[in-house]
Amino acid sequence: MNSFTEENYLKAIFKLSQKTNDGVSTNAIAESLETKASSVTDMIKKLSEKKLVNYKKYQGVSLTKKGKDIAVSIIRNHRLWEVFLVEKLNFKWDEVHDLAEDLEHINSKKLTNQLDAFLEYPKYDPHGDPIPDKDGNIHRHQDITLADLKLNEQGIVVGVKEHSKSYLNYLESINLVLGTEIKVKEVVDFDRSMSVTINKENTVNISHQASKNLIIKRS
Amino acid sequence: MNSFTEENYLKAIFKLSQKTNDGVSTNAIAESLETKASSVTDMIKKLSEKKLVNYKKYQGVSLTKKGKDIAVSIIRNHRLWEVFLVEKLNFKWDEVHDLAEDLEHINSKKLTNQLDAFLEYPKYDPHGDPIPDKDGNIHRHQDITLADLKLNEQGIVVGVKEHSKSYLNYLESINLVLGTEIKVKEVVDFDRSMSVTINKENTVNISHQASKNLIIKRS
DNA sequence: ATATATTTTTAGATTAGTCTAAAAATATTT
DNA sequence: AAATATTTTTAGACTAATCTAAAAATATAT
Ligand SMILES: [Mn+2]
Ligand SMILES: [Mn+2]
Ligand SMILES: [Mn+2]
Ligand SMILES: [Mn+2]
Repeated sequence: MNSFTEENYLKAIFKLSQKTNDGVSTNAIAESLETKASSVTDMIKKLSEKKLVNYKKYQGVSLTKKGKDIAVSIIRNHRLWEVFLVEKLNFKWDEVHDLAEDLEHINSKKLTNQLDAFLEYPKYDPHGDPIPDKDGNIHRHQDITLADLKLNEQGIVVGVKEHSKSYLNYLESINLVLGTEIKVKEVVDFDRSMSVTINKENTVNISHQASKNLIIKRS
Repeated sequence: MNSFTEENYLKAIFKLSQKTNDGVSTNAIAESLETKASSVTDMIKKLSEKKLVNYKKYQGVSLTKKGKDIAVSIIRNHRLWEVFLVEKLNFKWDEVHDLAEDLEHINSKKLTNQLDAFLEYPKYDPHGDPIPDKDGNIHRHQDITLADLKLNEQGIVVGVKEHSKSYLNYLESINLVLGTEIKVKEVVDFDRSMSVTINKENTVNISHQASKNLIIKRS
């Protein structure tokens, strides 16, 4: 039906349109897919032909209902496969993204739904990202990060906003995995770094770069 | 590294070379991949460039060590995924082949080996085909079919030589699944059809077309 | 409001895989 | 051994996705 490439464009447009209110720009898509603006224009025309995106020259692009449904189902696949790899095949959370990038394109409603059932309908993937349900509904959590917490406030780590191997590895090395309880003990005004207590046990120093990418649920 | 297309050619050449002693013909590959002979020639040249096949114009083609290793690893993937789909996701044996055709191209040694472990190192796929081990060794069973059995001989169904949905569905409808014990009660000379007893319970009539595709282990 | 910078689109080329039609090589008949 | 049939290869064209370079549109600065 749609090529891998088309699906990747739809997914990229979906993710970018979460961040802005108006149309997604050609350049933004190009950057996100590591391709050139001219290639993006070509593909947008094709997706527009297929009624998967709304497009007016120079005006940016948005997904149609049809396009959005496809994007969400691919994201559902991606996150379910990540859960599978971590929960069933003993992969670490920093190893699964690239494989899921391939697996997400295996197109079978039955496969996706059986996998979902086999995994017992997980709500979140290994990085805390919400898994769209069968009907495409996504329950996204609040966008509070550790950097938003004030002195002595505390919360639970529920996700990450940055998915690079190096960040995930670093977090694991200081025991900052999903579910960890965290409390702010000190905030340095100068560089916005923090001292935080992890699980009421050890205390570590965290840069602003690191804290602003940790999604927290106040507790 | 190699495209899906290249991998499919390697797999096709591997399977065809099991059946003959000398080189695989261009036409045979074309038929097996449902493409044209001219396309095959083009691809063979490319695979030859990459040292994955041995090729002399007009002489047919054979796999190099490198090409064979790739082919076998794809077959390993294919069969492991089929086991996964049947054993873990409750698919029927006639529903898994097409999905496995896609999944087999997900290229990750770690994924394959972890999947193998998760499935507890299965020796055969849902159609009785042997699963190559980590090192590419394949233990193929004897090539005796039900059609080879004489009157009053008996055996266990261990595989099928034909993988079409219609054939697999038919077998299931008469309870002829893997592991079934089968005994020849009558052979009709005229059309080589047979009467056979299944699991010492019911007796059914089977055409030669059906019996020659059932792989049997004498018992 | 003009000039300058940035973004987006177009024009034209490239690569992988495919196809049809024709030519070349090999195999089969007579 | 020559004629005929079959198989394989080549030549040339097509599509999807990409790129570079240049043109057109839009945004920003003076
Ligand atoms: Mn991911
Ligand atoms: Mn994820
Ligand atoms: Mn199969
Ligand atoms: Mn099989």
